Amino acid sequence: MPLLTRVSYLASLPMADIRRLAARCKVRTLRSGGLLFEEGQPCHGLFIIAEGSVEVRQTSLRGREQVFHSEGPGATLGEAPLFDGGGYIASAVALEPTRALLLPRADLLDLCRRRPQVALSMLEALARRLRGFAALVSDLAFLPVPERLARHLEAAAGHGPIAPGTVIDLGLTQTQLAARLGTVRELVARAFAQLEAGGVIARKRRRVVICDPARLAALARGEP
Amino acid sequence: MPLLTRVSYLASLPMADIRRLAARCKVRTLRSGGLLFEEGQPCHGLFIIAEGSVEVRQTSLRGREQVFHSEGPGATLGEAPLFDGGGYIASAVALEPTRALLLPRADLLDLCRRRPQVALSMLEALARRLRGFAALVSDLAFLPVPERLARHLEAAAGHGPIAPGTVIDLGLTQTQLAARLGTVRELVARAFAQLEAGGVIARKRRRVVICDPARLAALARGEP
DNA sequence: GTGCCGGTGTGACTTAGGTCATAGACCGCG
DNA sequence: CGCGGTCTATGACCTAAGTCACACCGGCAC
Repeated sequence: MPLLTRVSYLASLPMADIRRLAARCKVRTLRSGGLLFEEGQPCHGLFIIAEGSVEVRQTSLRGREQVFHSEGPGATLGEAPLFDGGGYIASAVALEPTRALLLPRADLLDLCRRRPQVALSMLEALARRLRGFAALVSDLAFLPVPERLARHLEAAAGHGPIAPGTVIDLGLTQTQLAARLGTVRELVARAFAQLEAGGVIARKRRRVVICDPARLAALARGEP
Repeated sequence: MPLLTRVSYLASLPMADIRRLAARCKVRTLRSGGLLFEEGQPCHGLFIIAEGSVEVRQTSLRGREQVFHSEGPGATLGEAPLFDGGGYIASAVALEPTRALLLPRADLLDLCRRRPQVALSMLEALARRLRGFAALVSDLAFLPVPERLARHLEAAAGHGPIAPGTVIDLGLTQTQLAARLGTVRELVARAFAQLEAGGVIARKRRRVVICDPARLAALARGEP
């Protein structure tokens, strides 16, 4: 089962180890909208996404949702409770039909002890996750909604510089997008309309064309 | 130098190792307001606070500040860039005269390789940090300012249940508090006034008396 | 086709958040 | 004790964010 080699922390392991680990995994299959785990539940291992994609999010008492991050094949979920022993920080729901592996906690901790390189790779993964959260905090604290959308579009278009005319398909409804940006559907619709009116983008349904990458970048930085 | 034994990841090490590490540390001394490191700078090691306290924060282009966390003696700063090799996520400034040690990156990574227990403890520390960030995100996304203040007061009063009449001294100006709550000074003042008017707290300057812990807890949960 | 239904676009309105300005309280210091 | 600076309190105002209501546009099923 070569799926585990796609996981960044395990890539360095010899094949024999990978196979042994794979044999220890349990499989979970979810339909779209299914719950992989829920905020507060105890954590029994590391989830690894095999197919599909998953959104990690919290819901407020008032019913608003905030997405913390979302992950696709090869990515892992729920590392934090694995190491600090607490419950899950948020809930994970499938965005499409999804298959995930659960690598038991004891096996993973044991692996970290026996293979320091794995522990270091996990430290790197947690560090990146932390960066993601920090970026989310500063978006929420500093940027008005239209600029958050601009950042999201930039990120979705890939990292390097963006060619004018680049087309991106977010594959998300405006409601889902709103939960990522920390706002509500209507404001996303208005922010899109505003970007379009300014000639920064054009769009048809969920396909967005970047017309003016420079202005988009300026907005994403929070300038004018 | 027994300071290093106060650091949770190192507590498990034999004294000889601790001493060797201590010998490798550099010392930095800061006056109040001094800068320990700045967002984006490359990271050369792990900072350990010996005395004083430090606030880790970002500043927006519009000049607003958001505090990510703050740390006192025995705590460490800047773990993320240590492991993912990027620059610092935010800037760290001293809130009072502060002395910090810098344990060089190479020594720490080496230690993680040789002592898996250290790596696991660091994973735990990063996991906790992640929880802190997640809590900050949900505060910013879900709670109005007065409720964020209520949460902060609860946290400052310690974790267990709070006795009516408990006095807490935040030791922060309203401006500093505002930067933690992700808002501005005036709103903090108004939120205080509101809590006081509702009989939840009483106060005199920076000393706050919790009069009605139950209502405070309800507010902190975002209820009425 | 007809009719539903999830997703989208917009206008009108309310409210929380933020800005600006000003006055008063407190603190340390000469 | 009085003075200057920092911190706090509060009113008047402005703007972004959020709510509500409703119209419309595509797909898809029957």
